[in-house]
Amino acid sequence: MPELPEVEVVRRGLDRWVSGRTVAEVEVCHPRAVRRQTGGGLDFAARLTGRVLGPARRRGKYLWLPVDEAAGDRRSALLGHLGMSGQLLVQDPAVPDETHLRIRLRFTDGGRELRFVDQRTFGHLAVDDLLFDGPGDAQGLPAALAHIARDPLDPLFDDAGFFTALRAKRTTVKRALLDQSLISGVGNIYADEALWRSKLHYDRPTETLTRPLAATLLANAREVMTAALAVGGTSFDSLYVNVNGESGYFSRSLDAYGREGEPCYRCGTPIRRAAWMNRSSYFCPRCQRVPRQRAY
DNA sequence: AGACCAACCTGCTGGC
DNA sequence: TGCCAGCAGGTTGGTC
Repeated sequence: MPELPEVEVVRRGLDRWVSGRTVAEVEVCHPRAVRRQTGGGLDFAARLTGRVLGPARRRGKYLWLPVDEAAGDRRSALLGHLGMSGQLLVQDPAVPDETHLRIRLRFTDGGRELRFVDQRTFGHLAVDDLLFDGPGDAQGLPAALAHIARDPLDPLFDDAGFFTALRAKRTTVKRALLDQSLISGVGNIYADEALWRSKLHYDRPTETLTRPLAATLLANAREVMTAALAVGGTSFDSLYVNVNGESGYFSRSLDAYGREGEPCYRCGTPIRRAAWMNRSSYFCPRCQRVPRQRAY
């Protein structure tokens, strides 16, 4: 469940069903799922067993739950990224194991267990050190996330700083939107949606973006992700689900992504799909034109 | 230093 | 029916 709205849906589920519970047992079924853990699966399990998981937090597409926060231990957190196909499910222990079950956490209360299920294993879990900015920082940030920018739904996101960095980048606008060190949480779907709403071509050089255009783009990214979050995120199939295995409804509200050959909702021109960086870009060839000042 | 993209995986779909 | 190419919501390490 890849992009910000889908990850936020999962964060809320973890906060409701997992936070406050004590880990009884950790089972790592596939070593690739803990490949970022220095010390491997044994270390991962040792750093969680017997510990209490705190409130679920998120930055961009990353999730984490502080470990033993209530007990005054402010040093580590269970960190997760869902990659392309990862799921975090809160599942009754009686439910048979999923085909791609990678990690299982059992709890001391004997209730529903937490399962990390990931078909392609691009996602991962790890226990990471929490870094604190100073006495005023009550929450901290996992060390591995030092290079991840705040996401646009974060109240502390720096709009002015984003505009400046965007203009300074020697790149094109969709690359910039997907650059998690510039702005996090935006992926291929919401990048295409924000660009469509802004009438911007994905290959437009960032240096040609005026401040009002950049502001419009940012506002549209916020709007489309907020709207998606309100209906549980985007899901085309059962691969992208919340902690209870349920899909969101935003796929029916997409204006560009996945609509190749279908009419643009603004002008009726068929939406086009272009191969782009080993993936796809969906856009309206009439509403979203490459500006003339550069040949592409 | 900064930009780029191949590689990491599994499964599904559509064309031949 | 079978096979194979192409595609999928992301990130990174290595290269230039």
